Amino acid sequence: MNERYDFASIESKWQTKWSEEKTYKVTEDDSKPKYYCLEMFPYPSGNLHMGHVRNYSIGDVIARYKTMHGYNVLHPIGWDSFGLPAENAAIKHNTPPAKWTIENIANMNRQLHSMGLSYDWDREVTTCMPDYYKWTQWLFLQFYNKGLAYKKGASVNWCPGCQTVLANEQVVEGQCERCDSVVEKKSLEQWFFKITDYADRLLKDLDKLEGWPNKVRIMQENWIGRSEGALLRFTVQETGDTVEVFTTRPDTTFGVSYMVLAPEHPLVQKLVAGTEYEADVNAFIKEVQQLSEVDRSSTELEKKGIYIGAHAINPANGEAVPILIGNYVIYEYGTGAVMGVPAHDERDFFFAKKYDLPITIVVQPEDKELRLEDMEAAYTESGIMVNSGKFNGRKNTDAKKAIVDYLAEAGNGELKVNFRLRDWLISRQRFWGAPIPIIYCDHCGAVPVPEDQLPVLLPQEVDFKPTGESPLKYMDEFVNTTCPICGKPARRETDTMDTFVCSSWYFLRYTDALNDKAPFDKDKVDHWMNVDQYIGGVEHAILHLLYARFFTKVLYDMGLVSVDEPFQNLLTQGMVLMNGSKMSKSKGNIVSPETIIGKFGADTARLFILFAAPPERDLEWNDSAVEGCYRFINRVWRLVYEYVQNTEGVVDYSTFGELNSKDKDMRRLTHTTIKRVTDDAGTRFNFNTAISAIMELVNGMYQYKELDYNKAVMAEAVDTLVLLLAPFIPHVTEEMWAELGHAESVHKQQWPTLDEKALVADETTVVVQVNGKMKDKIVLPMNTDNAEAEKAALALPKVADAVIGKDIKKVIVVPNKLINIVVG
RNA sequence: GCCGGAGUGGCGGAACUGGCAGACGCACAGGACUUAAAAUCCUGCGAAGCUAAACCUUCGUACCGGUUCGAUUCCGGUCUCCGGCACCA
Repeated sequence: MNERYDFASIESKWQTKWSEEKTYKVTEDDSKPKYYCLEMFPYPSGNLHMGHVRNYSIGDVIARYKTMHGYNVLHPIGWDSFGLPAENAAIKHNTPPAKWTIENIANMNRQLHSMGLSYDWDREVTTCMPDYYKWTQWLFLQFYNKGLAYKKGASVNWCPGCQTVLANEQVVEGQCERCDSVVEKKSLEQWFFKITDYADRLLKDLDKLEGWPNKVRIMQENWIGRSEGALLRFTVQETGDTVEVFTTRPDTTFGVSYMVLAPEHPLVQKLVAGTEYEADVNAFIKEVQQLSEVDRSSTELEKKGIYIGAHAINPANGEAVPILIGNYVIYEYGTGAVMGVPAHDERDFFFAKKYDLPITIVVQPEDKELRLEDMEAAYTESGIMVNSGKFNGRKNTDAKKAIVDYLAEAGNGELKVNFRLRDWLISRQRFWGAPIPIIYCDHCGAVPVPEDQLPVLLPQEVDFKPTGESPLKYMDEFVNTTCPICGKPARRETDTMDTFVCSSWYFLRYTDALNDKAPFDKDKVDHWMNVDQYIGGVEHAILHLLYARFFTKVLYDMGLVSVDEPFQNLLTQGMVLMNGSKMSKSKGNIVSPETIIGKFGADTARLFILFAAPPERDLEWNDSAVEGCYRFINRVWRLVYEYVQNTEGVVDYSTFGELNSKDKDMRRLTHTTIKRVTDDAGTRFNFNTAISAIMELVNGMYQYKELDYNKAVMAEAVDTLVLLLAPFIPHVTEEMWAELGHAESVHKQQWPTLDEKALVADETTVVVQVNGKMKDKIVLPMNTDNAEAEKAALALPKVADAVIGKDIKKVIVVPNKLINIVVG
């Protein structure tokens, strides 16, 4: 064994060996329980960053730990490789996106290998390759056949920076989540997935996800945004048209004193056309449309409205109320129309005051009486109904359903659950994505590409124009085709799919990555799913995790998979920070993983990133703490080196013979460490405390080796140390394990077994308190009875001093732990 | 506005079921080894007070209060920070 810890040669030696021998290849094996450990796959941007290092280090520890516990572990990796950066690079450097992407993958592949991760590389999945996107397109067709993929004209989010439409989920505070451009509204024909059909199940099944952070479940819950209420129908007095409104307060229907429509509401133009109001209304609409999305949806925006010259008849009491349009009513939410009940809604109250609209009280509090003339705000609490016809005198909360039933009799309303979730807009006007497999024929309309003609290949040779438009549109050889139905000339869809479509099923493909007959084999996918542990950044809490759940449910309904939730347990790792903010190029606070690995080795990098903070928390980069981890590995190396120098062959420690108290202490430390590391790393994922426990073991071993130590006890400690460290620092432990004389890889060993008997001590230190304040400690034999412990405690001089001249009221004894003497 | 989470030394963090607050590490200081440095090893390291020194005492987990023999931990309230949703009808 080399005296010096030469990480560079050790790491490259074992990486080569693991690759050549396919140490981490896995196949279905019914003799062992399966475990599917998955980290969110990377976008091949060019280089690994510290966030990747953290993500994959966490996953690798879990995978290796589970393997050592006898599980058959599926631990795959791949590339989320469609998307805009490749295209931007293509425009900037005039390189084909495929070339740029494949070079990046090659480089990052090398960087991942340099981390010593236990991936089964035979299952590598690359979403931009035809063998993958063929099946993405196939899945699109299944969605299409089920009516879950459809095209419609709609007002959509348009990012002028990326020159494409965006899904609702990709708009953050009115800006593009990618490039921060202010998102515009455009009316375009676009493809959608009908995720709203699954809104209820996506919400309800969050309850099943007990292994998810509560935070993520709540974020999804907020995003889906369920609200219970009623759909009510008002009739326009002047024309007889019906206007639907959604309300969560049907109990206040008798208090409606006006109605407000969104400016985009189709009825508006019909009602004002040719009237004296037309000009003013259109001027108002124009003013509203000039506002940006951000300003329009800001709570700061002054609420404005304008009367449009028509009235709506309240179905509850037959009263005609004025119809206005308002800048605060959103066409996309609910029905794009709201009923105004100023007495019982804050916003309506201020709006009514501003425009001098009537206010009717229909709910009276039980403890006081509301009077219109002294109301300064809406009354939104519960109470007794008044001015509400036959519902007078009832409690409003109880009458909600009754009043809807009453309106329903005349066909004027029904109970309704409304969701905030919108359908998922999946088409993108970009080149670098999976083409949507649809053909447009003048005779047959939109025709799906027959399955045997998949994949619809992306052209290789691309000429990017600086217009920002997808070059697909101008490639006649791509666009021009024949109709699969009638055989006449037809045109291909030139939009591609959102990359989130590709990443919504990759975890299923891993279970059968090389299948060229189907996206995956049913038996294989059923063998491995669910993902037992998923690990990734919290930034995917809504987008990716919601879409992947949606896909899984659709495929479950189609009978393609047998699980209806993909991810059993989720760990959301924190960010890697430098000087308090996320590492980023623009801030110039980047530490490159390659530099750190070059300087200290991958084992040090992994150890630091796992030791510095618990995984969910943000982690502050600290160069000297990295060196501290490097010193620790060296300290372990020297310990093992010295042991190997002084020991002949493999020492048997199946029996120990007579042990003195120092030997027993050493064994107790070895086994408490096994216990702590097993709990901390295995069940709580608190790798930081697991590592600190191992550090304590090393400190203890350094002391023990200076004594006249027992060879078997030391041998057990050394083996245990190397085994416990193996998931964290795989290269150096593999090297030391071999030097200790073991033939097989340390990563194929069983996790060390806890010897409960070794944990038992003869004596224990008991804390002695007086009135809850620690006064002294006393060493007592294990399981000393309470009376004797109490006697011994009172005999302590410090305790006697504190107690003297006072009444002992009672003594609390927690066996083997604590004695508290209560004095008055 | 609604909903979640967090606040502990100079720093990262620990204390898992209410029982020694500050494990482990970083930084810092002193010492040993060395011609010297690096590496390594040893010691100290929350604050204040007392002391020649040691001992010792008091305070201390954002703040105020409560429950308890005993509270970083449980309960009520306040403040600050972070995150999600939001003219959502």
